[in-house]
Amino acid sequence: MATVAKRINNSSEEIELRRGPWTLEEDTLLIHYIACHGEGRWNLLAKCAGLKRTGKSCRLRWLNYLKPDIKRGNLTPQEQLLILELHSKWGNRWSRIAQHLPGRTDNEIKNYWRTRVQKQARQLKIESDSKRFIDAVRRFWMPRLLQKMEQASTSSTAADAVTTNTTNTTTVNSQSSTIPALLPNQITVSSSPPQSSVTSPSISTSDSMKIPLLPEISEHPTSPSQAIGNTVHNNPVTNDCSYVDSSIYDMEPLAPSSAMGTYDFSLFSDYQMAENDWVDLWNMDKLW
DNA sequence: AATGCGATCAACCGCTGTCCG
DNA sequence: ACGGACAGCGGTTGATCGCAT
Repeated sequence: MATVAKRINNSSEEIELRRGPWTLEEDTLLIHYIACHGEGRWNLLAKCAGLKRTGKSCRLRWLNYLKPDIKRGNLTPQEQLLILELHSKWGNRWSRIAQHLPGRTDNEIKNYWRTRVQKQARQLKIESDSKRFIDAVRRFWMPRLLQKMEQASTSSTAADAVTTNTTNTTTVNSQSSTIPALLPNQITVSSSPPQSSVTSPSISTSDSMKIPLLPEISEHPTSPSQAIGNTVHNNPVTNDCSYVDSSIYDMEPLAPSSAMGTYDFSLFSDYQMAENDWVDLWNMDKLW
């Protein structure tokens, strides 16, 4: 491993700073120091802990990797859904979004967005911050995530986390997800408040996440264009004629980007891709 | 088995905001 | 009011890994 040394001239003394990947020894030093003295004053901390790193580097290492409550592993469908929803509302406000995903860091969310979501947008030849993409996400990706969530919850041994009642609503208890206020309104996803004490004025932790009960799988849009089109549509892949009622995916009009009521769906008419391309590109299994 | 390539993610960089003297 | 130090944020880079050829 090549650790690059960087000399900085700190007034009277010249300090050699380490860069690159952290060693186990450095991690141990940092963890031990923070356990004894707490976070904050990162430059001072770096010096006092005997770390030849910048305060910035120490802070980043701690917040993104060493902090005890960091959650490792793949993002759950709930978390992905929340990211999609919050990003559509706030844009690239990664730290703000991260505040609503306990245990996840802004860096992780940012990486997820850039590697998965933006890749998807590139493949669809849509700008990832465009109305078109946001709408495609809402109308196609989100329902599929919800479907995944449902599948996961029904196959899970922790079946008590999900209860489906007779009024066609499903309650999903999620520790990790908070409350996307933009979500549609039939499935209720209740959640515990985020561990962070920071609360958003626009997302109440006591609210419920309203999501429409998904149509039967055969009624799912099989492509973004189909979902977006919101019309009776012949699918050359399944060779069936499916209708997707946009009303079941209606969002509460909070973000400007969610103002689909005024959205011109004819914008999608310039999509030049074949339906089976759409299906392939939006294969959720590939996104997992 | 070797190589190329894309995906992923940890870490760095630069900018901005805030605090304090 | 001003300037410096510091923290935090978002964008970018580069190392590594895994898969395809």
